[in-house]
Amino acid sequence: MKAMVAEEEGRGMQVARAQQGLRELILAGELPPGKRVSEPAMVERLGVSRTPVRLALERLAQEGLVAPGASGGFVVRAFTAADLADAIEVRGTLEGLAARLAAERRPAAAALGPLRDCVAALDRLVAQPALSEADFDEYVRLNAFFHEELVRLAGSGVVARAVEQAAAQPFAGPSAFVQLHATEAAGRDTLVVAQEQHRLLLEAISRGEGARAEALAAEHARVAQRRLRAALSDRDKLTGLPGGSLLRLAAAWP
Amino acid sequence: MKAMVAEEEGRGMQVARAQQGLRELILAGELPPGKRVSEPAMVERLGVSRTPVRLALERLAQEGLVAPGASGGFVVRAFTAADLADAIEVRGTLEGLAARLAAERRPAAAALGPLRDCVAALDRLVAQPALSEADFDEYVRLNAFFHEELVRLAGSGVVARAVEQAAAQPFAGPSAFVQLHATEAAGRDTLVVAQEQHRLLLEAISRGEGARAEALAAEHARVAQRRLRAALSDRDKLTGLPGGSLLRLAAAWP
DNA sequence: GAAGACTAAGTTGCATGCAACTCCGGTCTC
DNA sequence: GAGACCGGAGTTGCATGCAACTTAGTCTTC
Repeated sequence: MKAMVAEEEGRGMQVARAQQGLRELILAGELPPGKRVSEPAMVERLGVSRTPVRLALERLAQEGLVAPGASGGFVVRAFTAADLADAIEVRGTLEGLAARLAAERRPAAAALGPLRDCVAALDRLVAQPALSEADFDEYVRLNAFFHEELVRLAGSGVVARAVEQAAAQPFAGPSAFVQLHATEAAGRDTLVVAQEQHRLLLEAISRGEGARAEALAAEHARVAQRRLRAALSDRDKLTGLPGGSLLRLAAAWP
Repeated sequence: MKAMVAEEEGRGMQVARAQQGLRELILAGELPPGKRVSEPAMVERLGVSRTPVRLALERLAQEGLVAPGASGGFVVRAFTAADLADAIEVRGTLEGLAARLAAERRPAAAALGPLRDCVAALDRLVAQPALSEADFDEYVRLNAFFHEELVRLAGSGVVARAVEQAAAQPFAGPSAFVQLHATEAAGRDTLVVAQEQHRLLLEAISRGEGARAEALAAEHARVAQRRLRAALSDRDKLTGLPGGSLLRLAAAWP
């Protein structure tokens, strides 16, 4: 056994460390969009050798944060407002498929237990007259669980993978931009609306109403679209956000 | 040891060669499902070193042909009938989204030119009373172009990427299993039905009928579902097909 | 005869060496 | 003064070395 260094050793540990480190560097804006990601520089910054760095870049390319450069290597990607909207729409469409499949499989009442509990917890959370920042964090956690459970109920590994990949796109996740509204009064109302959709979605699935579940899930993702538009209209808030510097709202690629 | 083959040299050439070679080996059934893909063995078979082999495996994992093994490395994946059906459904759903977006953008008549030409060519092809095997190949080509053009008309790189990934899943492409029916009398009828959907899809898009286009595209993919079911009921034909040995129709993962 | 442990070969993940290529700066020419 | 050419530093893509780990096989022991 290795010495009891605080670092967990494992199989793909170096790659995972490189991937996480690169993600943080990119989202923190230290690597500006359009810039080539120099592998030697990352070796020095991340403390791993070039092989894991390269593998991590390959995976981040699939994730959408970087793209293969014209003459080798990888460059940090920039995102337009349309890119974000489309990515959310893709996720909503696939979650709609998952919701429909879940409904059509007519899950037993017991199988819906976790989802019911999650919705109940969200109900209690949202019912509060005012929400603290910690409440928003808890909402993000429960919301993520709701979406995971929804996909799980579809009972398809293939669909799960597709939804996962769609939700892994930058800013396309189910809880993107939620935090931005934590300080606004309208923030709670957004959550109330989303939670109503959670409830209806659970109802539709439990009743086997596939088309309704599909439409609800797609519409539910459009709440994220609204959050996105709200966020884009307030550039000051974006700049402080992780990954805010990746947004190219007006111009094309520099 | 440089091979003195007069191959085209390029940037990611070794990786591409490894990826293509591995794909062929797997689809030919030389690497049975569940078996670990030994990197040294592939080095010897493909004539490239371990680095490109590993990268190719990583990409094939994203493509779905292999999956990371429990204790390192990659294993050849097996596919159940449900996997194939779900993958086709995912593609159909995303093509539905693309069709809706294409319709909602109300493309100018000129922008629809390539799609119109493609549909016209398909019309002429399918109108023949009997189709040769070459005709089926031509159908596959034109059909692929139709689907590419459909996605292009959506005008979204994000959606295009999503559809591309869905269609890259094994057996989930728009022309999967078409060849199987080339020798059957019912083969032509399947094409007639699909071609009718192509025509209606073009009509819906040109009229800006988004919901109709979406439903048509999703239903269109279900023709592939029917082809899949027909193919599964005739195991003799499957065994000769590329990748036929990857199908695990009854049992779970061995 | 069967089960378990030990050994040895093979494999993976990571690090590094190396040649070709790219890009940037300087210099030369017109 | 502007543009084209050239040189070098830096980078990428590929190959290979190395240690830890897995696994298969064999031998021992009960």
